[in-house]
Formats: sequence, structure tokens, C-alpha cells
Amino acid sequence: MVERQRPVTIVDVARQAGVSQASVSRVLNGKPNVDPSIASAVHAAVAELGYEPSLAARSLVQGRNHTVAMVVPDLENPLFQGILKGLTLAADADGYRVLVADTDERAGSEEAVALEARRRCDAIVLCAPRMPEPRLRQLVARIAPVVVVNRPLDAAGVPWVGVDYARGIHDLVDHLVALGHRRIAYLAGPASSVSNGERERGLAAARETHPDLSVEILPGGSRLDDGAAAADAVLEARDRGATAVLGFNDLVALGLLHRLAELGVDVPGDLSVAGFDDSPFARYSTPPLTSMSVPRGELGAQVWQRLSTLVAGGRSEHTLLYRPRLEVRASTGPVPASAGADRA
Amino acid sequence: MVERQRPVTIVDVARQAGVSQASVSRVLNGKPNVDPSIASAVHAAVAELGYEPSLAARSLVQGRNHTVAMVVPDLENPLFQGILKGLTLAADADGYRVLVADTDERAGSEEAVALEARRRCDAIVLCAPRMPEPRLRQLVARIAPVVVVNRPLDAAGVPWVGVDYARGIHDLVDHLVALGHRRIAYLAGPASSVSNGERERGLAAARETHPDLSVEILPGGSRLDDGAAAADAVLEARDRGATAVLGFNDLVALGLLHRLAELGVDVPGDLSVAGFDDSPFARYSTPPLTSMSVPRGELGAQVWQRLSTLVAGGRSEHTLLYRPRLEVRASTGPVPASAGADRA
DNA sequence: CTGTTAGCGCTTTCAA
DNA sequence: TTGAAAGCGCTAACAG
Repeated sequence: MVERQRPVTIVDVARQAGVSQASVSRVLNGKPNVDPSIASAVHAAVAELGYEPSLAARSLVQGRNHTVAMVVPDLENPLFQGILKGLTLAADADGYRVLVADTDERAGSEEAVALEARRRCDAIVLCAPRMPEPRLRQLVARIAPVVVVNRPLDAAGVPWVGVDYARGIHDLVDHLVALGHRRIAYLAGPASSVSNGERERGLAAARETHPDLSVEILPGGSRLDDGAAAADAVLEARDRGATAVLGFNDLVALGLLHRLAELGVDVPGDLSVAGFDDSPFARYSTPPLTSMSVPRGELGAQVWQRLSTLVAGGRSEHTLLYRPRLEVRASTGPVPASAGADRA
Repeated sequence: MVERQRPVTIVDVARQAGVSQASVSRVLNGKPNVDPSIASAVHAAVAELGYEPSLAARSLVQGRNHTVAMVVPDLENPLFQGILKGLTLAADADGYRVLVADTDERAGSEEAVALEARRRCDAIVLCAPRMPEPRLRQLVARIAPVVVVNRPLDAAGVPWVGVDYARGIHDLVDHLVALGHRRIAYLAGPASSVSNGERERGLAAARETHPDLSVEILPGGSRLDDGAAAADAVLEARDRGATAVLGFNDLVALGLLHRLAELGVDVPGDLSVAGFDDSPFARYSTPPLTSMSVPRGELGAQVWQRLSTLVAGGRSEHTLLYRPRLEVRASTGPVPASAGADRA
């Protein structure tokens, strides 16, 4: 018969130390103006009884529980993992915990998940790449304080931290153009993805920069198998003259790379391939994948800085946009001699 | 000037519905024996006021917050991601949330993290592959209810769910032996890792099964770069006659694969390579990686089943061990004709 | 500087 | 079946 023992409360500590509950509370919360003798008595009692304050009680009375939630579409995505890590680390230093709410790519559930999470937490880090902007705007109003990640949002009191995908893809195209490529294919991400839209905007800008450049947009996706599945379409594009392919992200590019190898296509001999995000796997593929590096951890830290300001009741800080850095690896190379003219 | 408005409480609902707090509580908790007219009045009031019960208050009075934490050494590891996903899904169905506590591979912090997490949660899923058993034993006693994942533990009231690494590696070796390999190298995981110990046990067993088999254990690691860094040692082993290499996990094997390709070693022509865990990347590498598949999501679901039983005050259920399934891919092949005799 | 006391919002006896 | 009232454990006014 296991007797469920009553947990030690502040009352027990007070009695043991021979002081009032209030004094115990003050000592434990590091309030000023407490007599050292009382403090030491309290500490002794705490140690002796193995007392640990009830977080539930504290939450109730303070109206906050020192926990924030990060809502992400897919925890397997290295980008979100990195942001999460950076966020967690930074929050930890301020005594905050981070709860992860994975919406599992069910775009429809993002709203419900975020609302649910907000009930248990003091604030939200929201990553909802597919949510239509009007909905998002309504949502953030309901769950504030909130920081939006990885997409721009013009809403009062809601800072966001993101990546300049347009600029990044432009830089990547510049790299390819410098290698001599003039016909490029792009394996697009999910149609409703905001960051895919930004990439396509970057492609358009690159086309203006390079008048002799042509870009063909192919349906892709966001995961390994999407990239593999697109291999045939990519080869057709190559037959139409394309000499390089950009993937929506590294996963897509890696999936494609795999399938191309199976089909005996030489990369970059026959075709150059590049990704985006610089996932840890990029440098370990065969051939290593040229990609755009994003400071994932740094992003997370900046998110926390903004969120903590908000939680403390401060004014929302400025928005922040990181410019990705080009990582040239072996998957991109000069235009093959055989190319340059259409093959079709 | 923003007026922080007072949240709607159960008192407001009671007043609005013209009933007592107790009735509101009963309706909202689905207690039996409530007059339908009262119920509808309450629901109407709730809807009208947009009332949401305070989880903090509920936690305080009930002594539980319907949240559990999973302590993992590294969230980037696909194995833990999968388990987490399965766990989250299953817990969700029972109205429980899962909080993630990443110890970031700092083995020393596992204990502190687990204790901290336990304070905020009703139970713990513990994955501490490096913790010495005596410490672990003490720890689980302090944080019960708890389920241990991915390592065996013989402690009263603490169920565990794991993978039969010994059996798995044995099966993998059988596959290689069937292909004709007789000299195998193994890139070991972290020395203190329990699951590495089990793999080595499996290797020993395999050696008994196949008397003409010899196994060489090389220092490896648990990550991509560990595998890449071990390439030279692997080649030396090959010069001593090894025709196949097993990685501690897929990450190590993939890192190795990458480096071997750089060095111009043909896999599996010159050397067969296999991993463990069957991460999503395994099938997309070049060549695709032979690996042992582990039912990650299923593992997570079983963890929840045991944990929920415990939380409900039930007796701890039986321990569970999954046997990995062999996934043969192109990275393993017959012994090269040139091999068979030592080259040294 | 310290103690007393009133809640925080909810669930749950206990009577009615 | 319903309501009144007593806490859950803690913090924060308010006195002293």
C-alpha cells in the first residue's frame, strides 16, 4: 500500500524556520530587505525539508508560467530545429522554458494549435508559412504577445524575424550566372508557402539584373521525395536548355541529386544543382551541395530577444531580416560545353 | 494607454448563466447529473463571454497539468524526432501535451534537466543514453512516474521501451556474411553510450554464430562529421582485409560514405557500408544506404501507453523491445573479387 | 524589516 | 440535482 505523501509546502518551511510564509516567499524570491538571520533560517529549512515551490500555485497568482511555445510546421526541418535550439538556449538563460507545438504540416491545424498553446504559455513564437495573411493577422491579435518567424507581417505590436529569401535566391542566381548559366530551372516549394513566393520574387529580380537569363519554374515541394519525384521534369527542362536547377530547399535538392545519380546524370558535369538553407547534410552529400546558409541559431536568439521584451510589457522591437550566405560546393560548376543551345 | 482587461472567470460565467460556480464547473467537466437547462445556460454564457478556463488554477487544484516532458540528448537525431512525434500524437489523443527538453548532448545536464522538467509536468519520458546506471536508477526514483527509452533498466515501477540493438546488429552482420564478407569493421558510437554497448554485444554474438568472422572495432562517434573523420581509419582496416563497415548509426555511415566518395573509394565495389536507424536520408544517399529500420513512431506510441497508465496510477506495464528490420540498399554488395586475402 | 491576510480561479466536499 | 464554502500553494498589499 503506497501512501501518497503530502508534498512539502511553504507553510511547512515557515513553521520549520519559525517565520511567516511571507518571509519565506521573500527569501525565495530574492526580495531585498530581509534580515540575514531569517534568510539563513529559511534556507536551512528548505534544505532540510527538500522543499520545492509549486509552479502551479506560482503561475496562478502571478498570471504567468515562464513558458513560451514555438509553433512549427515540421520539426524534422533543420531550419526550424536550429531556430528552436537558438530560442531555447536564449530563453533558458532568462529562466524561460520553450514548449514545442508541431502542427505536422497540417496547415489547417495551425490556428487551433497556436490558440491551445497560448493558453498554457505566456507567449508564442509562430511559424505558419502557409496561413493566408488575413487569417494570420487575426490570429496574432488573439495570441499576443507573439513573434512571427520566417515570413513578413505588417501588424501592429507584432515583430517578426526572417530570412531575406528574395535576396538570397538572387545571390544564388548571381553565382550561377557567373559560372555561365543562362537557363535555370527552379523546383518550387509548396504553392501556398510565403517563403516560396519570396524566392520567386527573387528570381524575377534576378531576371531583371540579367536580361539574358531565363528561369523556368517547375512544381517541386518541400521534402526529399518531392525532389526525387521531380527528376524527370528537371531532365525535360534540361532538354529544353536548362543547365542548372535550384531547389526550394536543401531537402528537395538532395532528393533530386539522389535521383539524378540513379539516372546516371553527372552533377555538375551535365547539370548544376543548388539548394537553400544549408542543412547539415548539404556538405555531406555526393557531390556536396551548393546552398545558401542561414544563421538558424542566431535567428532563434533574436526571436527570444523580441519575445522577452514583449512579455516584459515593452514596446515591440524592430523587425529583422537575415541575408543568407552563399556556400559554394561541388554541385555547381561551369556550364557544360555541350550545352548553350537548346537540345529539343 | 492600453488597459489590461481582466480575464473572464468562472464567476462571470456563473453570474451570466444565473447558476452557481459549482454548476458551471460540473457542466464544463462533463459531470453526470446536471439538469439540461442548466447545461445549456452555461454553454450559452460560455460562448457569449468567450470564457476559457484557467489552466493554472486547474493545475493547482488538481495537482496535475496534463503535460509530460520528453528529455532527449539531441533533437536533431531522427530517431528521437520520430519517437517524439509518435509520443506527441498518442498523448494528444488523451488530452496531454508533450514538452521537449533537449539536453544538447551535455550528458552532465541530463539530471538537472529531468528534475526541472518534472516540476512542470506530470511525468517524464527519459532518454539518457550516457548516464551511468546507478545514477539513472536514483534519478528515475526521484522523477517517477517515468518511462525510460532506448536503454534497458531494471528498476521497480519503471517500464522501458527500447530497440534490440544487439539482435539488430546481428541481423545486419548476417546479411553481410551472406554476401560473403568475413572481415568487418565497426565504427563505434560514443564509448559511454549504452546502445553502443548493446551493438558491440551483438557483434560478439555474431562472431559466435559465424566462427570464421572477424570484427574490428574502430573509434567512431554519433554524427556526420564523426563518420567522415573515420574514413582514414576505415581504409586502413580495409588494407588489413576488411570488406565491409558498419556505422554506429546512419549519420556516421553517411558521413563516411561522403568521405569515401571524395577519396574515390567505390561503394560497394571496393567496400560495403551499412548504417543503423534507417533515417529518412538513408534511402536518398548515393549510393542508398543499407540500414536497420526502427519503428520510431510506434515506439513513441508505446511509450505513451505506458506513461499514461502510470499517470493514471496504474501498475507499470511490461517492457517492450523492438527488433529492427533490415533494409537492404545499394551500399552493401558482394565481397569484391580482389579481396579475401589480407592486403597488408 | 516582518507578519497577517486577502485573494489568484478552479474543483470538490458537504448540506440542502 | 444544486449551491455555499473550503481549500489547492503561493504572492503581494497592508499594517505594524
